[in-house]
Amino acid sequence: MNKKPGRPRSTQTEQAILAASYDLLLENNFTAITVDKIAERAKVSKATIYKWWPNKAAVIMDSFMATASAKLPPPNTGSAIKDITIQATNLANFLNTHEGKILTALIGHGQSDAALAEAYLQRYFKPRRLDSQHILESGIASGEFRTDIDIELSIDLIYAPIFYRLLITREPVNDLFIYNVIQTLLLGIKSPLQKKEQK
Amino acid sequence: MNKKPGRPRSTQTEQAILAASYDLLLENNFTAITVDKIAERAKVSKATIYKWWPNKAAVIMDSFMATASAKLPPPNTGSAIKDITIQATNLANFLNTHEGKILTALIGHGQSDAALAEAYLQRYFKPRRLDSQHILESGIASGEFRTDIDIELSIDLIYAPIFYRLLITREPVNDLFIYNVIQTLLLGIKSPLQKKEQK
Amino acid sequence: MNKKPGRPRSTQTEQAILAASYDLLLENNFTAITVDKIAERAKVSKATIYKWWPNKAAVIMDSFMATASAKLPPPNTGSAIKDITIQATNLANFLNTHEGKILTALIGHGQSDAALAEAYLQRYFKPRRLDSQHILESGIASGEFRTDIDIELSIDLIYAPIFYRLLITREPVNDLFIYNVIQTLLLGIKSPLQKKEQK
Amino acid sequence: MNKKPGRPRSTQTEQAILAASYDLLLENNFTAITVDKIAERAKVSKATIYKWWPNKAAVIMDSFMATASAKLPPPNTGSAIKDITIQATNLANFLNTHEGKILTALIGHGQSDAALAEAYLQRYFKPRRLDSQHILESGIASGEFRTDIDIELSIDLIYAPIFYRLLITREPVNDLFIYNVIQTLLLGIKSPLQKKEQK
DNA sequence: TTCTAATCGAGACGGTACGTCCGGTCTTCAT
DNA sequence: ATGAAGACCGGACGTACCGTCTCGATTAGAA
Repeated sequence: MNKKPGRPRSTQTEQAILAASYDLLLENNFTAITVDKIAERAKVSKATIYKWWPNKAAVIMDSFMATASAKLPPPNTGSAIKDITIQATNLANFLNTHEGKILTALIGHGQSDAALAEAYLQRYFKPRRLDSQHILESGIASGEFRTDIDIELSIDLIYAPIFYRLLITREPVNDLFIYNVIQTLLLGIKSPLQKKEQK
Repeated sequence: MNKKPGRPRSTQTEQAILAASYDLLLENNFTAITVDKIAERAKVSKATIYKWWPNKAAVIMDSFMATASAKLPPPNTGSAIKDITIQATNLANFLNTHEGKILTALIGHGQSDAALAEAYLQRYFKPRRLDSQHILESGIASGEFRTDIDIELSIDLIYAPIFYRLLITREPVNDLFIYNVIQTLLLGIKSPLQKKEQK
Repeated sequence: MNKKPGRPRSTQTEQAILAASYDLLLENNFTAITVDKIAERAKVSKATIYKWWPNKAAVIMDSFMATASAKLPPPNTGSAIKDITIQATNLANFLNTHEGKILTALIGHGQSDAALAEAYLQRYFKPRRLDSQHILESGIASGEFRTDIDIELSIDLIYAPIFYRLLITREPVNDLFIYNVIQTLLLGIKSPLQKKEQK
Repeated sequence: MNKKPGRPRSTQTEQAILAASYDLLLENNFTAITVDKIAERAKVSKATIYKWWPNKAAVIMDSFMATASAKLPPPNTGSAIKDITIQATNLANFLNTHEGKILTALIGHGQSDAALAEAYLQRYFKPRRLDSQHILESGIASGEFRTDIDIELSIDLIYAPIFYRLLITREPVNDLFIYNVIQTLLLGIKSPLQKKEQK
């Protein structure tokens, strides 16, 4: 009933734009992509792109999300420790692919584009953190984790090292690294003797 | 005696360029800085800038390093736990200043400029990680930390959450956060009961 | 009906560019003109200029042609000798103006820019030579000139001295000079006695 | 006695500069030559070049003159007509070589560099015009030419068409063309009937 | 069926920074 | 004093790309 008059938006066009952006994303790095190239490859007018997205980063963001999103179903082995290890490993494996490079490029641009930063935070990180939160909660319930842990903080501690390596030290992030991170985090680094003394 | 022939490079000119870049860095954000503006403010020819630096990012990088570097003397309280906490807090405080924003912008650009990434890694992060390494080593020697910990990994675990918040979740990084990170890391998140079972 | 798609080229913009170039041409010499100045004065983007002209010389060329062209209507006194004298005098007078200086500058640049040289040849010289050709043809028909003369060559002989003086000896080119050139050319320089002997 | 103190100017250096310029002149066109290239090839400092010549054009001018000058000894067949034809043909042949292109390039630059224009006028054209003047004078004396001709003007009429073709129409200048120019000039283009009427 | 209003393709345009180039000057040390 | 080496200034060049704009053509639902 409240259908708008005039020619409706073509979903085909929208898909073509997202697909073209994604193709270019796989071939080139972020800055090498130009809106003209996207338009040309999608056989679409540049004006059409700017009609629906505010700027280049937003298009690329969307194209990344449309494809990279909804990839990893949350694991459920019965063990929270195993589950969180699997989830972190899945993430690491993903980030090691070309698509992972895209995410780091996106994060990079997010440092000088607040809207972009907000976008990937809400659309990419928030959902995944929610999964992790559920895992940690069940781990507390099952007695695998201490009851007094800060869940948000724990999630930070698990995932931060992965991104730290990707974004800053650029050292490899493999399964062993993930395993070590989690093991260290589980046991703590404090000497057992000291722990008793402290209490 | 092996003096090079020809007019020597003017240190004054070099300093003027770095100083001008840094001034602009404090006033504007990264992308708002132009090489022409640097040249104008430094009263220097743009050609001279491009003679010594390959591109804009490199100049800004250098100007940041020349000023921001060698700031925080490594603490030495006698307690490794206190020392590492102080160092992490110092870093966090620095990152909360305008100069800290510059570093995150630099890291952002590093995602699409490998030379830049390598530069801040070698010139900024490596020296600071070395300080942390010494602290952790002394903590092992003094019995504060477990003897079997992986030092590099531990450093990652301490600093990664700070940058994770800055670069991705953009949540505040304050003294309490640092304290919580370190405390959690010291004790571990595993339930004490489970720990025994595991052995 | 076969209208091209897309936004049509703005004639207003084109005119503004040509007008601005021409203004600058009148005020400055060729090399003092910069594309940035043209863009600024025409209130036009530099990119637009480079979209339609390959380089600075081409813009200036066009601006000169658009204004300086189609100036001198071919004379028609009934006498071919008078006509050709008038045409040559008109040209000389034109070349003595500021606009004439522009043409010599253009010719100068044409020596190291073939495209430019071809442009002023086709657009400036060819049409004027055609006028002269008609005059000489009517002079042959009327019995004023010998019937066996080479028209192209004759045109060269009439106009060449004007440009020779302008471009090389830089001696003044006035009405008397034109008159003398044509008179000498009409009568020849050979001694009448010799002419008979030759036959 | 009036020997200056200090290190004397090296003639070897001067020659190297001129030779290097000339080499470059043969390989590239005028604008493609840079002072840096001359300095590099001559194994000479750029400052040394600017110590002895005011600008790039002057160096190239000199290098052209040092080599191209003093080439054509004035002919002396006994016939002034033959002599002037030979001289004009020699010139034309020269101008058709690569070195001729250099002269036209030089003339081109002379349009926006008065010092350069004056230089080639004095050093190149004046001496050659003097030769021509002597030929024409002897032709008058011998009765080959009319006694009332203007010698300067006649020289213009002979040589102008050659340069007109080179600089403007860029049509070939060969022996036949020279022959036709001179023949036409000797006999005049006026109809013989008209000539009588005029008297 | 025609009207109306939004969408779309094509491509011109403004703005702005980039990095390059080159002429000409200046500075240092060596000859 | 002359020269080599080479740093430096000034300033134009031509390119690139973002985001906006102006056309005409298209495509629906509404009248």
